[in-house]
Amino acid sequence: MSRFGEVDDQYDPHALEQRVFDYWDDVDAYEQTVEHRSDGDSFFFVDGPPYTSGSAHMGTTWNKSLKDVYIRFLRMQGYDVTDRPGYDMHGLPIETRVEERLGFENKKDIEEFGEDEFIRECKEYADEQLEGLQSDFQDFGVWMDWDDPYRTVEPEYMEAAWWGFSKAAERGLVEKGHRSISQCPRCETAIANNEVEYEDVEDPSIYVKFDLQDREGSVVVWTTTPWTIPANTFVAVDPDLTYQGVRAEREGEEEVIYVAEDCVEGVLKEGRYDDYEVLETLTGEEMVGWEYEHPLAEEVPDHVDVDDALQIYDAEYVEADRTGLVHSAPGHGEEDFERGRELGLPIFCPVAGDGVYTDQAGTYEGQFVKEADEEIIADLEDNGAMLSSGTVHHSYGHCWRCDTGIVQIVTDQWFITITDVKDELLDNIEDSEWHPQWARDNRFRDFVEEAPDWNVSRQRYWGIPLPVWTPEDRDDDEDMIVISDREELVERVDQEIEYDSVDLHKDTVDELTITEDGKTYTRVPDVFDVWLDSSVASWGTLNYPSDDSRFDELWPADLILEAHDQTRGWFWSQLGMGTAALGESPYQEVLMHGHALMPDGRAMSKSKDILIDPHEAIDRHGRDVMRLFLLSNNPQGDDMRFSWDGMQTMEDNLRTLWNVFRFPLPYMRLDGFDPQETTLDEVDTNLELIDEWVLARLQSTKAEMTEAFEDYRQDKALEALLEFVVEDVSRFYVQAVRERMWEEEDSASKEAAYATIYRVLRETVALLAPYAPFVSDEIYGTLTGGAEHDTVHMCDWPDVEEYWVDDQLEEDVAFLRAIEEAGANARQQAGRKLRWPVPRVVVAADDERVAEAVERHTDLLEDRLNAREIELVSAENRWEELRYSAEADMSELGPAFGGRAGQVMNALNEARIDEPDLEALEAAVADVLEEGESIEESMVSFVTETPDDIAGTAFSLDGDDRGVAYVDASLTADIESEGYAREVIRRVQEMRKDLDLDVEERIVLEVEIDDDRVASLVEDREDLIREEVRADDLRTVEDGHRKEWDVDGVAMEIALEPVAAAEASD
RNA sequence: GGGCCAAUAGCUCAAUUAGGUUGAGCGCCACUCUGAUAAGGUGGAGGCUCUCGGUUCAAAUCCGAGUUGGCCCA
Repeated sequence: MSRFGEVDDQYDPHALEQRVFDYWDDVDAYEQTVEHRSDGDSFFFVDGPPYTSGSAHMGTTWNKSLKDVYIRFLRMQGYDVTDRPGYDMHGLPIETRVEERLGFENKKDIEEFGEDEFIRECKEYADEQLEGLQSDFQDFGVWMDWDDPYRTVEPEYMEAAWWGFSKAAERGLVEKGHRSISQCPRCETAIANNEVEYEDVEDPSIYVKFDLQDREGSVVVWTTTPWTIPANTFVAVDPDLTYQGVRAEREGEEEVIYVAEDCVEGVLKEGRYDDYEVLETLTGEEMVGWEYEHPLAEEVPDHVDVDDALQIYDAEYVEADRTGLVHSAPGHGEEDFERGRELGLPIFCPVAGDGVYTDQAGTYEGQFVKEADEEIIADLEDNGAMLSSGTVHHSYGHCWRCDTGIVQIVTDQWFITITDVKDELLDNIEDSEWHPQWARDNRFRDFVEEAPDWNVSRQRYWGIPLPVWTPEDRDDDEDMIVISDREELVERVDQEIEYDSVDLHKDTVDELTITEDGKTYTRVPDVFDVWLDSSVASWGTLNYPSDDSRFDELWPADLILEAHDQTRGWFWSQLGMGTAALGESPYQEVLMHGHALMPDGRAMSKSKDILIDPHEAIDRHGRDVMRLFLLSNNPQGDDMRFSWDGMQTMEDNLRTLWNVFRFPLPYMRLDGFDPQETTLDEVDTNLELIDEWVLARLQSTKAEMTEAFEDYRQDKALEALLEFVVEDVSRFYVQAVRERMWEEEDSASKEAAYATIYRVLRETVALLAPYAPFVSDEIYGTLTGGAEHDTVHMCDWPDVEEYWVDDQLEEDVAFLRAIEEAGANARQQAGRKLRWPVPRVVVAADDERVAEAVERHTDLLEDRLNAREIELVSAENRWEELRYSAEADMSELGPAFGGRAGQVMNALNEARIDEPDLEALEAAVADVLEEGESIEESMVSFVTETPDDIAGTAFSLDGDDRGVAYVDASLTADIESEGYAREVIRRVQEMRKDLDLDVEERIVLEVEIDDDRVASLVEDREDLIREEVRADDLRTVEDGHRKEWDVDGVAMEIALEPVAAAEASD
């Protein structure tokens, strides 16, 4: 790009972003930037791998944009940042997609198709999805190492998981166990609790009577899963809860039932009983030990019937809900299972992995459990055990992938027993710093405290195989071999295999055996839970252990950055694995952001088609705008509502920046300004106050941004930058500096302005670069013309330069701007347009600082307020035309007046006095003061009241009133003369524009005004008019552009034509 | 059903991290400026600070209960 070259008139994001993409390609911008920092201190960032199914949605886009902004910022601070993106490519979601694609219904179809073929299909599918995600991320302008992502399906990565698992095994944390798990009967595998999705469904709701053995009557239990009744083993009560036995009557028949006292009415109503009487009241504890008969004893001959079974026991999970008694089947529920084991009861589970009853289920054998509900209900009714049968809407767990209702069963699974290292886990939490901190101390800690052992085995195909071999004669963890990597595998297996050709997927290791000490070991056929894959990312991303060159230097990660759903996901799985394998937390800092919500606050949902597509956002506003919008949201914990208005605002801000940037270019180009020659140091002595001011503001902006960035609040940093660009540079500095740039001759002042705005723009684009990488680079290229780096992203993060820091000047100008604003307000009140001069503006300063500021910048104020004179009334003097009222300070009034403070405040606010002193004020509010009370100086501040003919507006800084600007709007002939002349000038300018005349084009002008007085006033300023509108001649115009105007009731007719045209027609 | 977080102007968010008369930007309306012009300026309307209770002279802020939304878990 050539320095100060022509740029688009309008900010056009699409053309610009395409140009920049091409440019980045041409100069290898990313590669250069990485290389540029290769000697810097290393910063180990680890990318949380998105799952490769579906495309990038707004949440992923926000996540990657956040990662990008921090990576770019860190690079600019000089760090050599690891930026390897990752993809999570194994697991059930992909298997189910592929099954759908191939039209499969269950595991049998897969077995027939062939395991190796199926794995190949899964890999192909995952690769396709990866491509889609990669191209999206690149399209968003995210700079990561796209040529070399870590993929959880590569052997290098898979052995990172093997290695971690083997380390955990070495520490004795790997165990095979009989546990109650959530099983998807379609996928025929255990699924993790966090893979269970709850949905509202209609299920049976049955109240069942269990007949008591040693006494009359029955206990009543309630359940929504009739299919678990065959496995009933005991009934649970709350020992402290009060229960009642009641004799209830229905259609003339009586029976005795036991339920919790609070549930009596509800149960009897449910069973349509007519009447009842209470027989006894007792605690749950008193009921413990009662024996009952299994209601399906005949249908299920194998039901649990040991001595201690079919009794009432106490349990913690009982609530006074429905009946207050809980049907408990250790084979079909985690809590029941735990309690059943404590009680030493058998764990009876007559259901296989596919959800079908086994032969242990008696007459129900061969039926799918959910389908057996109906028959079981019928049988219970026949037995007389059914008190009531209906349906209920409630939420029930479903498989996250195939949406099949889960069943709780007991199976053999492999676990990492993280409960054995719970204390270590809790300690390790302390070693990481979270933003926001509450996420760690409340949410994460609670979760870790509650976390059960981690079931890592899945009975599926597309995953990392468990590296566990067991002896042929037993399949528990007693004598297992855990292989840690490919090298060990090649060495120990019986078969001849090549290191480089072991893919490590199931089809390549299933047949391998190990024979040692005369014993042959075979592989456990399970694959890992997919959460285990990403849990080893902190070393997997380094290809450790196969490549150990950087592990010692980098590990653990300096930063990870994900959304709050990962508290129970990746934040947790990494901590668990890191602790189990290495005894340490694998990350040091966590930035936890929220979710992207719809504009109305709903969650986005792809399946329900409730979403904002990032591609649409880009089509409408461009990448930079989308990123700015996303990054303007608080990244710590809060959710983000997407907003098209917010997007538009960011586009407006960028357009303002674009206008500021292109404004000085033509002048710099014409004057041949060379920023390398004409540096700020060079023009230092010629800098005007406004230049020094904008440079001072630049320093405080940098300081504020750096602080916010280091606090992981890039949104605050962005706010500071945009305020600087829009408020300070665009609305104030550029306005003030324009005339200096229009000067045609060379001048020191103009050079100073060039050097100043150049520095401001040059640093601004560096500050903006992490957020809006495209527009920043284009501006940078135009400003530097190749004299510096090839891309702005190689720049250092701009540091504060003490030399230009000037807090006092910043405050001065803040005062002036406040005064100017108040003056403009007062003008409007007085009904005087800015175009018309006013004879004087009186500034009443409340303190010395304000007075100083006004004295030093009188000219600037005169100019901007279009006042003939600025009159300063200093703090110690009073402007005698004023009256006063008082404003109460409640922080003083409150303690002094207690409950009457509000009353006193109102009286003070209404008081009007001539002199601002306390005596006069006390007299004015005497009627609300009681004996001995007085108004102290600290309680009030006096406020001036505006006199007639003069409009006054108070100005303040940071919320504190600092004085008042009074505009005297009285008219004199001189002022009217200039006012009307300006009215004419403005209209002529507009007509010049109608004709599309060049700025320099000379014209001939004719002005006709009927009102003689106004005509003569305008005539007095003929010279001014001619100069301003470049009129060579004031005379009758024959064929020119002619228009009639009404200027506040005065009719004017104006005509003009270019001199050239006028001469031609003469 | 439980845990965590949030709730302030039409929208997005602030309110100096142990209370003191609620603010900004955007949007809307009116006016205004015009050599950045699909810009700029000024003003206006718009708030029982989600509800109820408590502590206090004083609560958006502290405490308790609830409502709604989000995430996680059951």
